Amino acid sequence: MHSLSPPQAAGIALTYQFKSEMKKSRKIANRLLSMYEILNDYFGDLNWWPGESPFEIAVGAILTQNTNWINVEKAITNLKSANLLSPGRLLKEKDDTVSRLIRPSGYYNVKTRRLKAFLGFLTSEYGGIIARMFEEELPALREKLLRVKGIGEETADSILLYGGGKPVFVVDAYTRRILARHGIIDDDYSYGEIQDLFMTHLAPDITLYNQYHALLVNTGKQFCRPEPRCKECPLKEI
DNA sequence: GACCAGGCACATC
DNA sequence: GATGTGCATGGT
Repeated sequence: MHSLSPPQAAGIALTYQFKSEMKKSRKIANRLLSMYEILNDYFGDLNWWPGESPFEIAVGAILTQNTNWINVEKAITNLKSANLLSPGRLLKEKDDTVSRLIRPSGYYNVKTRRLKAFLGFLTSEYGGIIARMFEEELPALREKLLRVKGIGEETADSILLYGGGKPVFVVDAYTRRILARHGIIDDDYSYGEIQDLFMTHLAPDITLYNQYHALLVNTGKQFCRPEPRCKECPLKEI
């Protein structure tokens, strides 16, 4: 048996490393898919986002920041009752009035500023017509949304996926917690790293992304709580 | 009454 | 660039 030259040895080492990476990647893909199947069987179709129009979804995405959805619904109902669920009218309304109406969703002063910032952007860039905003290509629009004060990654992605039907995976606190508890990610993974995990291992399918995020939120609410209820959780076996 | 909820920007080190 | 802090209501 003859010995290998250093380049040959390095080549073999790289091949092993590559194969090992591929194996790891397939394992993650399989885990993400089996999680999806289990949760999908358990919860069924969830038909997210609970909003009647792309504009209402965008407003909801801002109002739900760090806030229970029940409270957001109250705020949206108030805006509807005041006939303000329209970009033009909401932008023109006094801050005090908007704050009063969205009060149930918490952080109402901050969120009024954030809503107005988004509305200003929507108006100046797209004449206040949200359908026109969604005509933009995904990466460019995401960048623009992220430049609006008050719109971070999760809010931008929620607007893009649920409002615009764009293929982006939405990562939230529940996603992070569930994946961390199942050892799929470490605690220090960034938003982008977690999003990449889903987007490189799953097909870029809007329906899949929509349903998967909704499933994770439901799982988080019911089982993967700060005080976990693993015994009852459909994911307990994996 | 404490804890939690479908984040984000900003100050400080 | 990591870490801490303010923003606030309503449900459990």
